[in-house]
Amino acid sequence: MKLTPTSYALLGLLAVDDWTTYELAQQTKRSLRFFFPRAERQLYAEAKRLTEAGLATTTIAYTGRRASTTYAITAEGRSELAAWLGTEPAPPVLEAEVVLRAFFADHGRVDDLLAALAAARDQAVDAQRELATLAGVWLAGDAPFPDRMSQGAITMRFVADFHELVERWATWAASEVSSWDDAQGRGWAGARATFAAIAERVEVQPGSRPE
Amino acid sequence: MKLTPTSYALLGLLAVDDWTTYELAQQTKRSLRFFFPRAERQLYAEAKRLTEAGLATTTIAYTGRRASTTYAITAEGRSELAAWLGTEPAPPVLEAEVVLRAFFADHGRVDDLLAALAAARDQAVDAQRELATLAGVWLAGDAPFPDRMSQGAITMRFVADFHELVERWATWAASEVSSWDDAQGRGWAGARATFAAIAERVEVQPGSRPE
DNA sequence: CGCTGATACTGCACTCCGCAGTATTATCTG
DNA sequence: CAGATAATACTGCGGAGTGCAGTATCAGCG
Repeated sequence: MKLTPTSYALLGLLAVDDWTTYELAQQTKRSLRFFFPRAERQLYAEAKRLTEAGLATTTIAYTGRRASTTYAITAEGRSELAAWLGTEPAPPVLEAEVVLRAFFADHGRVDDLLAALAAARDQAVDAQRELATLAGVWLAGDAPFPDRMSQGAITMRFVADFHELVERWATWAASEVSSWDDAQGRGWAGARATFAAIAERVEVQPGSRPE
Repeated sequence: MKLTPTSYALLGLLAVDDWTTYELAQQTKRSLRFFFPRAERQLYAEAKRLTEAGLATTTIAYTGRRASTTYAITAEGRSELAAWLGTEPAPPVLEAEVVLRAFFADHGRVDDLLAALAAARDQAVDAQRELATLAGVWLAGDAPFPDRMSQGAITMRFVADFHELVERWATWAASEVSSWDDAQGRGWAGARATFAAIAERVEVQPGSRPE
């Protein structure tokens, strides 16, 4: 039985605590969603797979006549997780429709590109607001697993920075594009400058750039 | 017939020029891969779908007895693409295994986390090197579609910044984690500071932060 | 002349998603 | 306290997308 990264994501949550699948779904909305999104549907299927593989056990509880399944990690589950944590991570995957639209902007109208950039900026601001709220919960000491504060901080830093990047890029792109004559952007002076900056970046400072 | 974002990605490429599916596959490796990755397998399937939908036409050419299909966009294809460019883009999707590993680091060893961060950093540096090479091609005037320089610059800027972000984050996280006593990172002072910075960010300056 | 690598695909099993649908229980509202 | 609404707890299904293996043909090179 081959485990997928999704299996390990679930296993990680189970290593933290026991959960019903519904709680698992809620929990992923607060954390995993930001850097490893999976549909609710998949969680139900994956939890069953983990049980089949002997990495989790199930307990069925009843609220009146409504059943609910609680999953708990087994010892094998913990060692499987630990082993996975020792393997090389797959490179990050990025899928950004806004960037796709910018790439093909010359086949549409300038206003459409500006609208797409504005939408992306709004989405990024919303995401940052959500994260700010979550960070506030941690700071107030109201987070459910205070011992996991360090892990939460390291990961949230990445996610918040990502959305800040989207916001800044969208703002920059919009301001540049608004000076274009048409959606072709021919003769835009920023293009050469942008490529030049990218071409230099890695050579100049081989990874030692300060924070 | 329902079109997916993948359909529009392909349609966008066909709007630029005619391609054989093989060329399409090569081309996506140079551009789309970075912000809208799709497996080669899918391109073959999707190109057929576009033809069925009347958005592209096919021409079969022969090299000896080996056939190859060239796809070209139709007028309906162009207007479909233009219409799509006027719709709201889906929010960006991020899937980062390194971050997942950092999130569950307390269930593994510190050295494993540091190794994962180092790997992510290397991947990010490699990606930036690739992008630097591509930027150099543009600057040298050797890019195949010089008229599309502006679109290329806008999109590449985002992608390069993303990988720079990964590199910086991985470097920062590694330096912080290396001071931890164990993989729990209990009592790490940086956690509160990190959350505080995230909590402040959006409130302080509502989107007007300069570049 | 045989080898390697590029070109040009197809089949298959599986992951994953999105949506709709089906219940039951808890909570709020007039 | 009845009725509406929201939360809890799932399943089924069709289709998108992946990854790998497999099947050819053709070009260039020593």
